[in-house]
Order: sequence, then structure tokens, then C-alpha cells
Amino acid sequence: MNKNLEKKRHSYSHILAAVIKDIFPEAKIGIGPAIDNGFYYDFKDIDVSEDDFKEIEKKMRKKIKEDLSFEKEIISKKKAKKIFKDDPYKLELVEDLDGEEISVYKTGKFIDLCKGPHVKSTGDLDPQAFKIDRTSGAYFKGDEKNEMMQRIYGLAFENKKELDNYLKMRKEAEKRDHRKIGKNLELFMFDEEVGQGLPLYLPKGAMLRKLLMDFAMDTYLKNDYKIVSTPHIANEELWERSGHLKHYAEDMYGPLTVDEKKYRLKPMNCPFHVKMYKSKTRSYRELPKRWAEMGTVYRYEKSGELHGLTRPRGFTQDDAHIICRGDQLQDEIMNALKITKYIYSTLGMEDLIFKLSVRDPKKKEDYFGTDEQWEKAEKALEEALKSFGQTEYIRDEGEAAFYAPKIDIDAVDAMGRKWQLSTIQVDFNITSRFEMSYINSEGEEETPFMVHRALLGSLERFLGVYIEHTEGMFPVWLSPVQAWIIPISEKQDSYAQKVRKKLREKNIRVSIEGINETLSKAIRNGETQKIPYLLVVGSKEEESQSVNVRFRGEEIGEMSIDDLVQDIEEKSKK
RNA sequence: GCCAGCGUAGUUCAGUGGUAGAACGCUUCCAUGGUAAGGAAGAGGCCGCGAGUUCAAUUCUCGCCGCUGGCUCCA
Repeated sequence: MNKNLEKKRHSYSHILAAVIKDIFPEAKIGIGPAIDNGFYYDFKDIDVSEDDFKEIEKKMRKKIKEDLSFEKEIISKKKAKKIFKDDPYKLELVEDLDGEEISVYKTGKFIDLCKGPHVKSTGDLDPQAFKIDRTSGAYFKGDEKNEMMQRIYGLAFENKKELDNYLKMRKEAEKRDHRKIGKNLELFMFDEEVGQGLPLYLPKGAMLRKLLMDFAMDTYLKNDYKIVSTPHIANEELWERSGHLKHYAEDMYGPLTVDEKKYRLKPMNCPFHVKMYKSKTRSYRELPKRWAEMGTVYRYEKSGELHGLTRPRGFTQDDAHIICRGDQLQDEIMNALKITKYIYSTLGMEDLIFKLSVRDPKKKEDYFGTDEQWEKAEKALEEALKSFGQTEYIRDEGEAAFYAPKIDIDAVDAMGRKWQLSTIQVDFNITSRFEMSYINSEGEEETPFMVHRALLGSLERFLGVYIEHTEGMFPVWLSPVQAWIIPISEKQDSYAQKVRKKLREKNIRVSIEGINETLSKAIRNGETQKIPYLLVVGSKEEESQSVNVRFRGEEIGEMSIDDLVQDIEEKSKK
């Protein structure tokens, strides 16, 4: 964010607080920073609803017009405590600050603990360039254990035009919402009685999912992965051993008791793959093992965290584990990067952001494993990125999992939003917990490295993002329905059937639609359903044994069936 | 899980302290169409679930469930 805009946004937040203090003199105030689309301020003991927004805006505009100056003052902690004696949250914040001197800003009667900077005076702000947006609950200092305050969000930009642009963009994003498109295109649904966060795929969605799944798995098989398959539940003892029950229990579904033994739905696939690895003594000669599985896992996400397909409770990971020797580690990571890039560019998401998540060197005790393991793994990840040619990446210290450093990859969608989808991790926890080993060339037992990777992440999350990215306009090869045959009248019924049969023989996903509708109505339906090919057949076409082709809103004209098949196959190439 | 808002037909949404309406969709009939909505008729609702207030609750109150936006979380 540019510094100037940040100053403005931050200044709006002070004006908001000043106005709220006028309306609710008893209000206790928290913090009020600038954020990337405006600002917010946290309050306690207020009662603001959407109906009040207009009034708040009006009062804020008035203060802006009064041209009140922002006056900075450096005062002692003692004095600050006196000033904020009625604001317990501010007192706590003063207490948290290092040093004896702190700065406060005064605007009219309103005084706030604040390091600034601000605009010179409220008159520097555009009274039309902000908008009170929404309210929400927010924990004081972002800590779940603290009290919840009421947060008021505002949008703020340099001028009204930018604000309007932002609102327009947000509307566009709403239009692309995968939950909405999923409903309109009949891809998937949720049902109260089935349970929260458990998607049901309707025929078109299930086809889309299958096509995506086949594409991913075929790619892995071509890259010398082997496919494996494991059950959905396992004895609790397995999760005890893997450490999930200790570290992850609250995200797992509760136990099912069968024959006096407790079983759990799997939140991850790793332990199963490890068990298969351990089913016999392994030699260094047989490494690396690359085992892939479309593994459906269940995680008990808190109800408020659920969100359509991007955050469900049951989902299928395009998971794989690579068990390898130390000297193979870097190449294996590089290969995973290569496949990731191939998959995303094939799907039309070229823009990827690579993040190397390493441990926080100041908090080594928070992480599992030895220094040597960490150094080796972090280096392997970093070197893999470099030799892959990805010299641009973000190094995130402290973002590693407690058991492993990783490369996380964000995909950037058509609206410029970033979504973390892929992850490539080097796991030490599991290799030692399960005492995994192989016999090296010296005849000694050695612990292998294990790379855990999910490139699409999960089919659900990826599909959610992909639906928004494409606005439901999938490439021809991924379209669950590729073509509609639209007969002009019932007279073309048998010809339409004939065309359908010919296309089905070529494995083209096609159906006959619009028999009881006018042509334009059928075209309209086909376009709203985002069917790539609309094939009109009337008496003319029947006579010349052709179809009249419309491709994504564009009339192509008459085409023989063979030419059409060729065109579809051409456009279906990945 | 927490804060706030919402829950009415398959869908999108009006509406009301005296048990409901539109559009699209669906069914039937008419129309036999030439590239983004042809016409008519009909069916379809425990107004999310449970309790309370009331002569009377879809409407008011409370609880539960679900959805939405945030917060927290996503080892």
C-alpha cells in the first residue's frame, strides 16, 4: 500500500472512532489500523447495525469538513495511563509498549494512542472516498481467549472513482462465487441433513471432478509415480503412533467403536503409505518410492470456518508421498515443482507464487527434529527451487510446519486473488515415529526422507478456485457437457439422434436439448449453462448431413460432423 | 467455536399478528420455430425445527439447526 493512502486510511479510522465516541460516550476503544481496502476500528460497549452506517458516514463527513488537525504529542507512559484511564484496552496496549515515552494523536476532542503517521488535517481527506462497509466480531489482540469486540470496517480510497471501482470489482467477484455458479450449473450441493461441509457432487460436477482427477493422476503416472489406495478409517492406535491424536485430535472426527476397538476417519493419508512402505525390508536400490493416491480425508473444521468447496470437512487430496534417500531429495522436489508448473499451466493458471517456508531460527525448540535434518531439508528445498529456475520466491521464516519445512505455492486467479493450493513438504516427524528405514549400500539401516506433496491441494478446494477463475467456463476438455444438439423442430428428431450417436462414438459429451423450446430460448439456455458447443440442426443441416455450430457465443456456421469432431478434438488438447 | 445478519415454492426474491404472492423452472396444451426469454392453463409451501406470549404466530420472544459476512483456525 502506498504510504500516503495508508496515512489517509488510518486517519479515517480515527475519525470513525471519534464519531463512535460521540454517539456512544461509554464506548471502549481498541485498535484501528489501515488495511488493504480501507480501515477498521474495534469497540466494546457499542451497538451498531447496518442501519446506522449512513448516520455514521454523515457524521464522519461533517468532521472531515471541519478540517480538524491531527496533532501529535509525545507523552510519558504515566500521563498516557491517566488519559486512557477509562479505556481498559488502551491501558493494556500502553502497558504492552516498550519504552517510557509514547505518542498520541489528537483530533478535535478525540485523543488516541497511536504511532501515526496521519494526514495533517481531516480536510486532507476526500469525504466521498470512504464508506462504512460492515461490522463483525473480533477478538481483542486477535486472541481467541480474549473478549470479543465489535469491529467496524470501512472502505477508503484516494477518491470516489477508486472506491467505486473497488465496489465494482467486489460485485464481479460475487458473480464468480463458486457456490453460486455451482448451484446455477448444477455442479454440487450441500444438504443440511447430510451434514455441514460435506459436498454432494451432481452429475456435471462429478464429471468435472473425474476429468480433473484423471488429468492429475495420469500426469503422476507419466512421471513414474505408482497409484495406491487406502481405507477411509483406521484404528486409533495408528493415529496414536502418527502423533495425530496428540497434535491434531480436535480437527479429527470422533471415534467409531467397532468390536470394542476405536476407529477414526482419516484426516491424512500419510500413515497408510508409511505402513505399506514398512511392509517389507527396503533396499537403497528401490528408492525413491513415489506413491500417489486420490485420498479422501475428513477434518472437523470449526463450523464458522467452512466455506463452500474451498473449505469443506470432507475432501479428496491429490496426495503423494515420495520416500527417498538424501542424495535423491533435491531432484525429487524439483520434479514435483516441474509437475506443478505443468499442471497449472495446462489448466490456464500460469501465475504462481512460490513460498519457501522455513523454521524460525530463534525458536528452534518449537520444531521437531535435529538441526542437521532441518538444514539438509531446507537446503534441498531451496536448491530445488533454484535449479528449477525459480529464482524468485518468498522466504517465510517461521511458516514451516513444526515437523517440516515446505514449499507452498499460491496460484493467482483471473481476478488477481492468491490461493494457496500446492504444498511440497519434507517430513521428519513421521519417518522417525514409524521408524522407517532402508538398507544402504554398506548394509546399514538408514532413515529415508519423506516428501509429502499435494499439487492441486484438494480437488474440492482447487475446483472452488477454478470455478471462480474460469467463471464456470471450463476448457473444452474439462467441460462436463461439451455440446448440445438443438433440433429446430420435432422433424429433426431422428437426425439429432443420429448426430448424437456419432459424437458419442467419439466420446464427446453431448445431449439433445430444447425440443420443446424456441431456438432462441434453447440458445439462451445453452449460453447460461456455459455449454461450449451449441449445434443447431434443422432441415438444411439434415439435408447436407451437417450441423450449424455456435461456439461460446460465436456463430461458426455449417460444419460436417467429421469436421466438428476434429474441431472438438483440436480444442480439447491440453 | 465467537460476534452480527439472514432462513418464505425447485431457484431468485416480495409480503403479512387473522395459516401466503411474483418471476423463472416444472407438467399439460397450443405454436414447428433459424441463433440470448413465443402463448395459455395447471401443479407446487408445516413461511428451517422446537417451545413460549396471544383468542389467533409464517410474522413477536427464547432455544436449536443451517446459511452469509467477519474474528479465530487451516499442525
